[in-house]
Amino acid sequence: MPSRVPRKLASAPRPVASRIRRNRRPRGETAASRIYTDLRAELVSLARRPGEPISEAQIATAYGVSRTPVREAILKLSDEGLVEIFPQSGIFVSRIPIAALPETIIIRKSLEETTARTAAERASPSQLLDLHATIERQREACAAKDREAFHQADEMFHAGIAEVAGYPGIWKLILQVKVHVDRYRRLTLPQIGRMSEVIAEHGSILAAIEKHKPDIARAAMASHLERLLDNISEIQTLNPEYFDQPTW
Amino acid sequence: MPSRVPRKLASAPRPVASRIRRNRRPRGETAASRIYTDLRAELVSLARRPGEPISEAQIATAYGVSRTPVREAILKLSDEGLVEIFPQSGIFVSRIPIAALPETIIIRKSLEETTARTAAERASPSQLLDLHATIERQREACAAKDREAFHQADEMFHAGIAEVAGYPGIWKLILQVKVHVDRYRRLTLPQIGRMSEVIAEHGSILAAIEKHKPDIARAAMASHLERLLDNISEIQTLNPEYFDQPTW
DNA sequence: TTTCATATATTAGTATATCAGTTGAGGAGC
DNA sequence: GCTCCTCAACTGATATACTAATATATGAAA
Repeated sequence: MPSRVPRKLASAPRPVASRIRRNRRPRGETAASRIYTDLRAELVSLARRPGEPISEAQIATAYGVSRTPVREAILKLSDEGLVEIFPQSGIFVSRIPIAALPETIIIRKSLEETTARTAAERASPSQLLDLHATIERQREACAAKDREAFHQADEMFHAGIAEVAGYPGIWKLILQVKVHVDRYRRLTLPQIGRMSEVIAEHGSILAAIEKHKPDIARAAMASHLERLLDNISEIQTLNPEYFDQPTW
Repeated sequence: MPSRVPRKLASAPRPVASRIRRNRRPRGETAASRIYTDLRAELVSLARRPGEPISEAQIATAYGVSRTPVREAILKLSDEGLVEIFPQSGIFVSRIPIAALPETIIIRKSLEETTARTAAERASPSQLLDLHATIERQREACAAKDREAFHQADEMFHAGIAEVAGYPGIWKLILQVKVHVDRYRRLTLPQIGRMSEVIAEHGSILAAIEKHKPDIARAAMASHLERLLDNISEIQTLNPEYFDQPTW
């Protein structure tokens, strides 16, 4: 009983050096984290559609767990804006906030202008080869008309540039920010024709990085991402129930 | 009993139009949100010091609630990186990750270069007056040597520029990203001398915005925020237990 | 005194229970 | 048919209880 007080007093006023860097492991694979990962994938892939209700109890029984870890997962998804919680009413897959999409694309553009510019300053030959390989993989996916592989290679290219720049955290941030845009783009069946354009634009970016021309790389990345903005607001009445439209 | 099935089947395959925009209110002031807000303030203000343990049970009794809402708040803080959870061991105020600070400053710089540039394109006379007022408030705080008011006005200036640019979401994102830098800066007692420099730099930014010179505004903002980078890594051995240092 | 083993207390994660607010189907009245 | 009302069922938020894992205190052995 009295052991509690000394423990707290010993560490509260000033963490002792011995407390630094214990070999504690951060929380590993919990039921909550597993459910979170699964649910997030279902939401981003639109397997669960915008506006659709989500039942905590149903998921809990499906996973054979209680509602507690399910709730933890859903609360996290709520913070990300992927679901909306209405007290005593229900949890619903959030509709895509089209009005907010342009700003998130601009955020991404701002951040990737920086990674492209810095990558052009720092890229090593081996890193350049990796980026070339990624583009090549994208070409193959385009030839095979494999949308999924194309998209994966696309992400890898952008992540790779951030890596080369030495800013992997920037890519992680982008992943968080662009989630609604990803949902939107999955709705508008990506046109095959755009694929070769994307590859060409990636090629321009990489060429500038290879020549260590930061400003050109930045500009190439900027115009590449500006294409995203153009594609927004084309399909409006297509699936109106999926979008969070202003009250017209 | 049979009412459950029809309700689910009716909405699951396709959200019906009638379900759009009910007058449901999002979750309001819950016990969890109150505790989250309080705890976050304590963490950012360093009232709870890096490395210090946090007891769920203790907070629960302090607020007169159960562990559940406390846990919800702490999980959210864990996602933000303000606390670290070690299973079956304890929850601890996260140490300041100095190695990650430069990248977060660069993120902020990238984003605010955009807000400054766009603000210079769009600023209306009334908005310009607001920004001038904010700088004036900062001058008064400087004269009064009121650090807290100075810092508040500083935040308001940057938030105002994002607002003028039409990108309030960018400022919200910056608020999330810069939290560890804020903790760091609170540790290094902000030098009074720097205040007048900050005011001068803000003046340069605003002047460029006023003249609708996007590139100059962007550059002024960039150099303003680059000063943040200089101030890092000065105090290392000052309070080593507060920092998450590489294992030297 | 130091080292090692044991015991006890505390913890995060999860399970279960309770409560109050909301919804929507169905019925009464028109 | 239409409107309003009632009420049962479901929900999110919270409370309480349990479990396995970890750390610290204790004490024995060196």
